[in-house]
Amino acid sequence: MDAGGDSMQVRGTRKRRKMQRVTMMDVAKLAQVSPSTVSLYLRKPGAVSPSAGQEIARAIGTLGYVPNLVAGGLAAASSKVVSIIVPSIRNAFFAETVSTLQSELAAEGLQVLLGHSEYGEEQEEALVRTALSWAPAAVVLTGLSHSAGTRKLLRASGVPVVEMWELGGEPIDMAVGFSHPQVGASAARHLLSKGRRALAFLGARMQEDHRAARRASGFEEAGRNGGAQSCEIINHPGAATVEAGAILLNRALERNPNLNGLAFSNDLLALGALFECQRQGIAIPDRIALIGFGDLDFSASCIPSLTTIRPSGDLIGKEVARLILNRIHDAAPEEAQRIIDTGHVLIERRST
Amino acid sequence: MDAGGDSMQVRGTRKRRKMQRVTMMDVAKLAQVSPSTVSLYLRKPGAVSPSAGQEIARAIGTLGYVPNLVAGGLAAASSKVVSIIVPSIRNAFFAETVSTLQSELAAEGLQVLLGHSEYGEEQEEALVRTALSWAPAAVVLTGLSHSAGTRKLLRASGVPVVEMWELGGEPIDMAVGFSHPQVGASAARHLLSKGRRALAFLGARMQEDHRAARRASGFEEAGRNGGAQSCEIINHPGAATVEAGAILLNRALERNPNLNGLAFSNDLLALGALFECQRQGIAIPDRIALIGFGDLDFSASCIPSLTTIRPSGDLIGKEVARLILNRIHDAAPEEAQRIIDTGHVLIERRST
DNA sequence: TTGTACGCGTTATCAC
DNA sequence: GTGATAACGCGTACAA
Repeated sequence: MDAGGDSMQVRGTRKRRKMQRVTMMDVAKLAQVSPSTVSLYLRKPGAVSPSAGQEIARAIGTLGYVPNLVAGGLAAASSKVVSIIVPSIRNAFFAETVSTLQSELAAEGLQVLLGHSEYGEEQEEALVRTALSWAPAAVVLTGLSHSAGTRKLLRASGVPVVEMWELGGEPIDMAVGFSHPQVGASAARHLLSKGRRALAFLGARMQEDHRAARRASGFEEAGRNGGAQSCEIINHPGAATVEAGAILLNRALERNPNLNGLAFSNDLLALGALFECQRQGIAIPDRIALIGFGDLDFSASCIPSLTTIRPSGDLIGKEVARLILNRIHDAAPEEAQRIIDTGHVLIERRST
Repeated sequence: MDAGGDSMQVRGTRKRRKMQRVTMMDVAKLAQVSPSTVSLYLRKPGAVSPSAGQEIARAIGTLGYVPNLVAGGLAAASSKVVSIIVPSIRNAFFAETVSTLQSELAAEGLQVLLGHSEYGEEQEEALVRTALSWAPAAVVLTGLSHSAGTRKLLRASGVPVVEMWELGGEPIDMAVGFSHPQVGASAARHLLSKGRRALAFLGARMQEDHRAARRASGFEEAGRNGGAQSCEIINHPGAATVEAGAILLNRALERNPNLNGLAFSNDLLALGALFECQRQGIAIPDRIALIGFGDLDFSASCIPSLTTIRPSGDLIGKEVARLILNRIHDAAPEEAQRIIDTGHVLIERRST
């Protein structure tokens, strides 16, 4: 027993050598069957005779056999990886989605290959290129804005593609998300319904974050159409942080001291504004009303609690997984559900 | 020529077929060289004649060739993936580390395979098992506590392993992180130095999060040794959220209304306590001093700003990447740097 | 139900 | 510097 226990003396071998030594062949030998039977058993345990199955299972156990997915992927021309590309995993939205997605996929034996585009289309294209070199079972992208090259690469590959976190355009293949202009409009209408007329949308990194920019547009349009006296958009070029929230608040009030209704592209910004108001003694919501986006962890607990819009990154992850799995087990042959709207929910709290 | 170009009529094929059609062979043909030369060029461009290199580069361009890493991994017996296993990507600490790590590795052509252990050792073992089936270039684990099976699997594989976010034990292979008991002790000493004597450590999920538990132990020991009148540990079994922070604060004050120095296992908890104090009119730091852990985004901006300890998830990511890359390019033959202490920094702010 | 034979696209070792 | 050639470990017709 315990074959393969190298006796610590053999340490000499210069090159690091992989000891993926136990192959399917070894299992087959020990179980007294052919490799293909083992392979079959691994993929469809039911399709093999119970007795053989027993033997194989035992052999796998005693040998500690771990299938080589690389070899499997090569032979099957499609590996058990799903490549997920998000702007940044530091962003709580995407962290949530990726987390859920990872769990759902892992349950089906799929691994997650992660990449960060940092909101850059060229970066994304490069990531897609290397992603495809893994012959992935699927590719998940964030948003609908991609370089022509990305789209072409993906289309040509024939790999299932899901674009998430945005709806409102023609997806490459499948899409799960919601309309950002509608989110912006919801925010505007809510502020208007509270009697606010001097509005502004404060966002971060909107020159790159197209989805935030679209929320801003939706906000502006709904604001103007809904009777707002003023309704401007202010962008902070840096990342969406609490600190940026304070900066944005000050900039906005400088430009228009009468502002009384503020929407933010992200709860972090709203929290920063909240703190800054507290610091300056600006009453919320009496003097100014705030509405965020994301329903992050702290939004329900801060003081005053933050009215916000929940996009449900969780649900998005679940639905993306569902689409992928459907496609893989090609349960849906030709025209399956390709676009899923996960909607958004406005959660009213004390800050408005 | 162009053998194998199915003429689009063949669409009937039921199974989704991968169109990874352009192979190295195609490139070789077009460039009038042998596949080996192409392979060589791809790996060491310098080792091939300039003229041939030109041709190959051109061919790759016109054909849009994308190397098949699966095949490469099989042939080389080691794929260009690094498997990273963290408790949860939702945790900002790990999100930061993974993000940095991803960037650093991507720059060297390494992909990141992500897994969540959810603080479970069996889960982790399962993840390690599948990770190994990819013949990864390296495996990155969180913490030093793993099942015996995990350790055995990893040791037997011969794959480089880095354990991160914790020091203070014998790593499987390499380790990058810091001592958690020391962090706890720093927090205790800081509170003591501010004249606080009735201390408590409030943590979440410490039955599973061993690192948090170790911070608690370090805190308790330093507290008692440093002359604290009382020094207890309170655990919230759920996740570390802002909401849990409020719950913990209340529970702590119930048990001992005289508490005047509180340390938290996570800034989110501290923020929750901050809000709860504000709600109840408890003065910070006059009545009670708070110190967190993590230096999260909001910690500098909240009111009062939060004294905290920064572990630098960023730096951890960078160092992990460095160790891995060193090992891969086996720049360091036998006894290289195996353990790196990234330390921790106490950042004093207004909450103490 | 089980086994045989071939191929997946690349790397690595040699000769040349 | 370059090019045959043999693995790499497994899927998958196809035959038995």
